[in-house]
Amino acid sequence: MTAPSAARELAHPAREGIRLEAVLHALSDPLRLGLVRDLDAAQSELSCSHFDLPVTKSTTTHHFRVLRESGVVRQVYRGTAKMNVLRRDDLDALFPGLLDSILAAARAQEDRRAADCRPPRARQG
Amino acid sequence: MTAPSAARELAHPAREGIRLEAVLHALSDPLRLGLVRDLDAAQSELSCSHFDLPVTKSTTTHHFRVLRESGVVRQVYRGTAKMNVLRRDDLDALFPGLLDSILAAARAQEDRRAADCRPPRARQG
DNA sequence: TTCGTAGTAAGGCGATTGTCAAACTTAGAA
DNA sequence: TTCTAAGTTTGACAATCGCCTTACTACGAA
Repeated sequence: MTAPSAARELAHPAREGIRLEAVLHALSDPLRLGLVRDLDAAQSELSCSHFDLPVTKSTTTHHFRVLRESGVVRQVYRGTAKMNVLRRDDLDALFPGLLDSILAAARAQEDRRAADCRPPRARQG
Repeated sequence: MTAPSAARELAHPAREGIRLEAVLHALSDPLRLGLVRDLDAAQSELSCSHFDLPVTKSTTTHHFRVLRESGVVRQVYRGTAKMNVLRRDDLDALFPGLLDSILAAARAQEDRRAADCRPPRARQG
């Protein structure tokens, strides 16, 4: 007899409440940066359980909360799942180009890492 | 009788050793982000003592070391002073557009903050 | 109603962070 | 040589972080 799903609202900062320092801090953790990369690539909302992370469920909850409270993602409950989307519109409005250049930087770094571990004959295959 | 100033070399990561996560972490501190903004605006090297910071000398040393060890600034001794420059070339080569978009974001945030505290009649002056 | 899956909350643990005070070093000026 | 300004080092402190375990809640399916 509770209001339908009103009990499971999640607190998000308003667009104007999003702080650059908090965003940079949220993205400075490798695991969280990976989540954001995946969310960006997916172009759709993903549940927390979609990700196969090397940490426990409660640590996963912690990381998603950091992303939500810093304004990087928006989270909503959908049945028993909690769905996550990048707050691209808000971030682009506040900090034009920031998210894209960070994601591009992450890709560039990943590409260099892959190139360094290139197998001996890879160049000629 | 030591080699002239060889004793005061500072360790810096090579360009390839600069990690995105470390850069984002370094810039996620408001005081350090401010230092980087000033260094960018100055377009020249600045000594540590040039900055008027609300912390002690040893805390200042700490913050500049974080910036140096993450690859954001390059530091050299010049007499008794320690000069700082942004490693713009290295950062731009590794992460094109990243530094500029972070600096632009910092400026945008600052501008909004200033606009929010705008005095009553400012619009019409 | 019972059960399983998704996620939360509380608490603890070791490492890191931002800060300081105090004592020290280094280089240039008097 | 002495003094001073700039920066370092050490050690401390409280706060935060990333992580875990254990116990819990919320929802949907059987």
